[in-house]
Amino acid sequence: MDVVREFRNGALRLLVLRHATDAEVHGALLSEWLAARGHRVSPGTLYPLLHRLQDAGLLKSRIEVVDGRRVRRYRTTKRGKRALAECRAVLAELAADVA
Amino acid sequence: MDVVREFRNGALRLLVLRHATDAEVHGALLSEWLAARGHRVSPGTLYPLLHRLQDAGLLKSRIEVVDGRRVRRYRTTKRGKRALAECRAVLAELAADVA
DNA sequence: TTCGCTGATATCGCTTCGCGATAGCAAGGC
DNA sequence: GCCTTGCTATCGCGAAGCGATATCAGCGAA
Repeated sequence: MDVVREFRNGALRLLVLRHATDAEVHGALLSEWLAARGHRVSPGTLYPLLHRLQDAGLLKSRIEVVDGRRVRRYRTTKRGKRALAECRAVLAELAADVA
Repeated sequence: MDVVREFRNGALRLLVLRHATDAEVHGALLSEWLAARGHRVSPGTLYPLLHRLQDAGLLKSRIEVVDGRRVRRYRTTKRGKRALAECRAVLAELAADVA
């Protein structure tokens, strides 16, 4: 029961959607980006999350070949942006409530 | 995969710790308080959560009798307050990152 | 006093999620 | 061919979510 970790985990969805709105991200870079913000996340958490977000229609992806290596690039969909907006609202309320 | 719900869920811990810092809360009232803030949570989620938070030493509880009914009142421990402070810091970073 | 009623708490059962470890996979260098 | 390297995917087990259901203690009414 690591409360901070679990809170971070919920926030992960938000950060992924946020980041994939501006750029076409791929898993490994995303992992570094998150780690730089203090969110260390294992591949066993990140990839299933990406798949679930895609299944839910919040992300879309395509395979791209970069330097011969195949990477799966994700981008936030319109639906994903709506979810993000909703999360931002919840975040604002939350900040007010725990202040 | 309801992203908003899952984000709320992580936030739940924070709100519980926050609320139990100011007052000695009990499950049912807490449930109403959360619902009023848009966090509808079933007893099957809330009670196990309270137990886990107590097991982790973030909450302490005692049975009290009110109008003949026994209620379990929770209060945030010192350790719980530290966890809360840490979560607040994460929350602030998060707000900055998704802005 | 026995029978529900009510509000509070607890638990069950199934599903989903987290996540470390491990495997797969394609291109380049040897 | 066969390592190595860098991404991506999966496995397996433990933990958590949560609707439904059970338990529990006083209360009032018949």
